Amino acid sequence: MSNVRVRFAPSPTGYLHVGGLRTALYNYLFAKKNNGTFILRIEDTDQKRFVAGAAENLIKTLSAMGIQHDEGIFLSGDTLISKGECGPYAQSERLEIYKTHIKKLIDSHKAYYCFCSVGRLAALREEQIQNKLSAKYDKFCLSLSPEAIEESLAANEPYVVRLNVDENRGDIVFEDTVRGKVTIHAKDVDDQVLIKSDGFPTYHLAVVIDDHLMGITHVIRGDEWISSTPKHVLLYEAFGWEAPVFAHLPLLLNPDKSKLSKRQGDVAAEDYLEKGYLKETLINFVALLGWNPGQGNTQEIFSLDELVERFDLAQVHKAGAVFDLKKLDWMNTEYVKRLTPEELYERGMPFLEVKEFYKAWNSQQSTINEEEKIEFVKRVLTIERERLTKLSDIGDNNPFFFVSELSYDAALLHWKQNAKEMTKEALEKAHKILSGLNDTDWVKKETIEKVLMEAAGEQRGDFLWPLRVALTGAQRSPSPFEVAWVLGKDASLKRLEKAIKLVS
RNA sequence: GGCCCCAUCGUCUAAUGGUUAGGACACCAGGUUCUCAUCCUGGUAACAGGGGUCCGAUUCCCCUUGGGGCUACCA
Repeated sequence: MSNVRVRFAPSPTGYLHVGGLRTALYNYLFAKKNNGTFILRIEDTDQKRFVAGAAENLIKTLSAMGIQHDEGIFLSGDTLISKGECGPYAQSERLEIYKTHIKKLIDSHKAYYCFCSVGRLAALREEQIQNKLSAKYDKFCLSLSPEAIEESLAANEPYVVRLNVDENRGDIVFEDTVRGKVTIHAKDVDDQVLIKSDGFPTYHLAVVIDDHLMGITHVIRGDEWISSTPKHVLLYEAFGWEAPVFAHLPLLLNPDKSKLSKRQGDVAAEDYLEKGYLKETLINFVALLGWNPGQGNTQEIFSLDELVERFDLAQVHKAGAVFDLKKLDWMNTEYVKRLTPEELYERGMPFLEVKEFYKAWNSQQSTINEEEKIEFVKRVLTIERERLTKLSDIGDNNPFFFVSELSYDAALLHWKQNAKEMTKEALEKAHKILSGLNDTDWVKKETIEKVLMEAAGEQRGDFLWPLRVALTGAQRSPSPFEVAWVLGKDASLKRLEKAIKLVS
C-alpha cells in the first residue's frame, strides 16, 4: 500500500479521551506501518462546545504519549500552527470551502434548504416514534418552490441545508475493514442537516469534504460512527468522489459494558499520566484493547516500535472492550520494573517532590548537599521499584525513609514471643556488625546483606526482625539490608541505638 | 419506538469443522521468605440458548436472548 494518509480528528471539548487515544494510536500505527502520513485535524464546528485551550491540550497530551503526527495542527510555543499542503486543518477556518461545496450540492438537488422550526421538527419526531416509525425528516421543504425559497432567504429567515436522500436508491453498502460488509436501506437514512443555521457545517459534511480534500485514504474511527457512515457514503457519491476505506473500531467500555464515560471513572488520558501511569503502559494497554498480534502469539508487552511492526487492521476485534484498571495496574508495574534507577528518578521525582513528607524531609536535610539528596532518593527508588504500581505511589509505603526520628511501639521490636533480652542482644549484635563496616562496604547492598545474613545464622527471625523494625519502625517494609543501604551508616546506627535504648 | 452492530473464563483475548478450548489480569491455595513486595508452583473459571448444514459443530447459516451504538441545527 502506498501513499497511505490517515487522520485523527478530535473535537476540542477539553481533553484527550482514552478512547480517542486508542483511535489516534491505531491511526498512527497504521500510518507508520505503511510508510504513510498521519494527520491531526481539529473538528471545531460546534461553537457551543468550544473549550478554550482544548486543542492545545490535545496536542500536548498526544505528544506526551509519544504519538507524533506528520501533518496538520501543531503547537509552536503556545500558539497553534499548521503544517502541510492541505490546510487549514481546523474546520472553523475552512468555512469558505464548505460554502462553495454545499453550493454545488444544492445546485444539483443533492441538498436543499429547510426552513422548518425546531418545534415542528420535534413534534414530527415525537409522532413518528409514537407510530413506531424511524424518526427522520419528512422532506417538507424539498417541495418548496424556487420562488418561496428566494423569498425566505431574502427575508433572512433562519435555515439549514439538508442532504436529499433518494429513498428509492436501494441499499447503501460499504465494506468496513473490521466489520466486513455493512448494509443499510436508503429509506432508513435521514435527510441529515449539512449546514446549520449558524452557517457552520455539521460533522457529516465537514468530515467528507476534508477527508477528500486532504487525500485521506483510510478512515479509522470509533464504532459510534458506523451508523452515520451511510450518510457519508451518500455524500461521496453526491460529490462524485471516491470514498476512503472505512475501519470502525470497537468501543471502549465501562465495567457495565456501556460506552466508556466520565461518570464511571477517569476517561481523560492525561489523568492517567498524572496518576503516575507511564506513557508506555498506556499505549501498550490501549493497543491491546481491540487488537492482538494473533497467530497464537501470547506476547503482552509491546513497545511502540513493536506495535508499529505488528499492527494489522485485520486483527482488530469487533466486540467492545472493557477498560480494566486492574490489568492496567499490572502492566504499569511491569513497566516500572523495567526502568533503570536513573530513569525512575527522572520520571518519578516530579511525583515525589510534591509530597508533604518529602518537602518536610527535604527542608530538614541541612547537613547533606543536593547531590547526596539525589543519591539518597535514587537509593529509595531502587528499593521501591519492584513494589510500585504507579509513580504517584512513590514513598507512600515507606514513610520511614523520609523522617529524621522514628516513632513506634517498642513491643514491635520483639520477634514473635521473644524476650526483651533476646531482642536487645540481637540489636547490639547488629549495631556492632554495621559499625564495623567501612564506607566501601556500604556502597553495595549485597555486601550488607552478606554480613548480616552470616550473623543471622539459623535464627533469622530472631535477628532480622528486630533489626528491620529498628530501622523502619514498621510492621511491613523492605528487607533490613535494603533499608540500611538506603539510610547509610550514620542513620542506621542512630536508629539502632534508639531501639536498644527502647528495650533496655 | 426505528435502524445498525456485537456475543469464548469476572475482565482482555487465542485457537479450531474433530483440542483435556490455550494465554494474561484478577481471585484462591501452596512454596521461597524476618515482615511486605517480588519470584516460583498449582487451582477455580468460558464457547448465551434453540434450530439447521454436516459423519462431526464453539467454529458455517437462521432464529431467539442478551449487550451496545446511533437515532441533534454534538462530535
